[in-house]
Amino acid sequence: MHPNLLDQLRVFQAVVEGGSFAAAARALGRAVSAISYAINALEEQLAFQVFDRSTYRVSLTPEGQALLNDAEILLRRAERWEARARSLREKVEAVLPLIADPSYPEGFLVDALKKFEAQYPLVTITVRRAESEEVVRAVREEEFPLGIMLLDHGRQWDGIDGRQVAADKIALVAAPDHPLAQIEGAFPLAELENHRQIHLHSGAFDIRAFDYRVHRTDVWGVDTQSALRMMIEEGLGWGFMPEETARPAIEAGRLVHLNCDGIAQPSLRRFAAVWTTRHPPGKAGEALVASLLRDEEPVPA
Amino acid sequence: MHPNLLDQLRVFQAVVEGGSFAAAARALGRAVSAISYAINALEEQLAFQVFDRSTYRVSLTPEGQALLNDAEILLRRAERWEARARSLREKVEAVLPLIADPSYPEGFLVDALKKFEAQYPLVTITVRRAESEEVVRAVREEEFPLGIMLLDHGRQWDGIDGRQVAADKIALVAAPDHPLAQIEGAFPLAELENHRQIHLHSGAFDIRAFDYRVHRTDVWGVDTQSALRMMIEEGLGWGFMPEETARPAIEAGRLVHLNCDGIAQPSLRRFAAVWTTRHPPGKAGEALVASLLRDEEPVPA
DNA sequence: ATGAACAATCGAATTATTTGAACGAGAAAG
DNA sequence: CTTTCTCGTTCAAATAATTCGATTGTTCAT
Repeated sequence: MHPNLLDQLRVFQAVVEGGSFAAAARALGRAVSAISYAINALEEQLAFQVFDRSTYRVSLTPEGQALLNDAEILLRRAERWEARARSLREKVEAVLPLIADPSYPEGFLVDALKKFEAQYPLVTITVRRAESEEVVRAVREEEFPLGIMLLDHGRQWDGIDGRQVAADKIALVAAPDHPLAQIEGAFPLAELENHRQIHLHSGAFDIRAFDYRVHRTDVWGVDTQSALRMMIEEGLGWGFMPEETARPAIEAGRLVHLNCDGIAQPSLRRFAAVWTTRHPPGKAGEALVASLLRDEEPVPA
Repeated sequence: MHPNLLDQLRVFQAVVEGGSFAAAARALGRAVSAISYAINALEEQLAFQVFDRSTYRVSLTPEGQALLNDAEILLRRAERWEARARSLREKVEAVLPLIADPSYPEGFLVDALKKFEAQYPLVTITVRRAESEEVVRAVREEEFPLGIMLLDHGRQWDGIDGRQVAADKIALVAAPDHPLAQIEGAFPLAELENHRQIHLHSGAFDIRAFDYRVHRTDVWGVDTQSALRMMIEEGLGWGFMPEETARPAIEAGRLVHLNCDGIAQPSLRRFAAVWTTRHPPGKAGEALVASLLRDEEPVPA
């Protein structure tokens, strides 16, 4: 009434691979009669034969042949279960939700996930993008075990631990035919406020609260870096953009650097991976943080 | 040493769903101690707890939570195995390879497979297209259990059984600017031979052997109906095409009917599903043949 | 013909699972 | 604060599932 299907299927597979009950018995380290018993029990459940015993060497019946595929699929799933159990035993997370500031370059993220996936193919990653303020909140309240945020001063770090993982240079850019691009020499910071900024944000929050770089109310917001680039290229406004993302467009003549007095050009922006001290990342989280680390660019003090 | 993992997972799932060991015991019709035993055995295998017993109502540990997904996947796979076994018990094929003449309209096939899939979602269909002569051979030699071929006279039917499943009208067409389309009134059959025919065939065989409609050596062959239509539309030659396939193109003015003395216009073409008398189709094969049957169009004697 | 390899079968032994009863602990009701 | 209910664990006994080794009859290769 309670046959061990998985074990029967393992026997089934071993017989098919070995070509005989005896070979399967040797391979599994059991007596031949145990193999015979298991196959008979399987066939009794199925109510039909999977092996044809009329021949000297047992051979698969058409039904057995048809079942072989499904048996292997089920066994592979069972192996996956074992692998998952082993993972959890070693404190590897099964799912790893990540919340990251939208200004963290997508390319960085993709690079990291590619490296990570090679090590932990079983771990399911989900990514949500939200402003750094929201990242801190979500991590602190343990909605997300891991976050990526801008490394700013003046934030509250109680209960939060983290490490800097990347830095990029941020460029002030506009389209070549934008009025700001026509100005000879450097222009004052105030001049920026006479033109529309295109600003990266996630639609859900009040943009004024989250970026000191927003200088005036004439701001258009978009929620992906590709949309930001497109809108600036179309001359709809000026904006800040990661050097790396902007470079191809600048080389292609679709964007230019702006020369503004008040803004160091290009200015440095640093990102940190963060988590709570109470629930530090497990093995997979550690590996992800290690993958996020970009040591190509030297990190200034 | 040989725990019944699937059973343990069923218990695990029942406890999660019921919220308590007692509820699971009631749901599964077993004693509470059996539930306790099963979960303990599972946890011993895993080497960690899946339920937190410190609370009054048992609750999932984070590890248990993580495993729930995988457990359900594995159980669903096991159910699929049961379903497949049930199918085979009722003589439903697991795979159903089909070999069909390339002139059998793709639309007919898609319609049939859509109906079939609703009844037998577990059955894997594979389709190969080959000339009717090859279909007969492959079915006779049991390389394919089921074939679809042109219903012609003069073939050898020993050991082959079958039934007519569809008929379509076949039209003689060319592009509007083709020389044949410029002729006033009907032209003789011989005139066809002065122009190139575009002919549907599967590349592997000598085309002369397989279609009595091939009238001369200036024949270009293509292996899909869409390619045939395109080439005729481009004015590369004349050809035979199913009325239904041709109609939209004729209405759009991209093709015209040709008026030829020697060819009944449009002429009727009939298709049959065939199998060997020795191995008639099983349940799934029968259902597929039934799905192939198109009774919209009256079948003439 | 003969020996080697194979699979089915049987009874005994072993292992896995179930049961019911006894127990202690938390929760809910009085 | 006690009573009562439900809960999960534990234990020993019972049952079911699986394994083993020995025996038998078969087919294959020599």
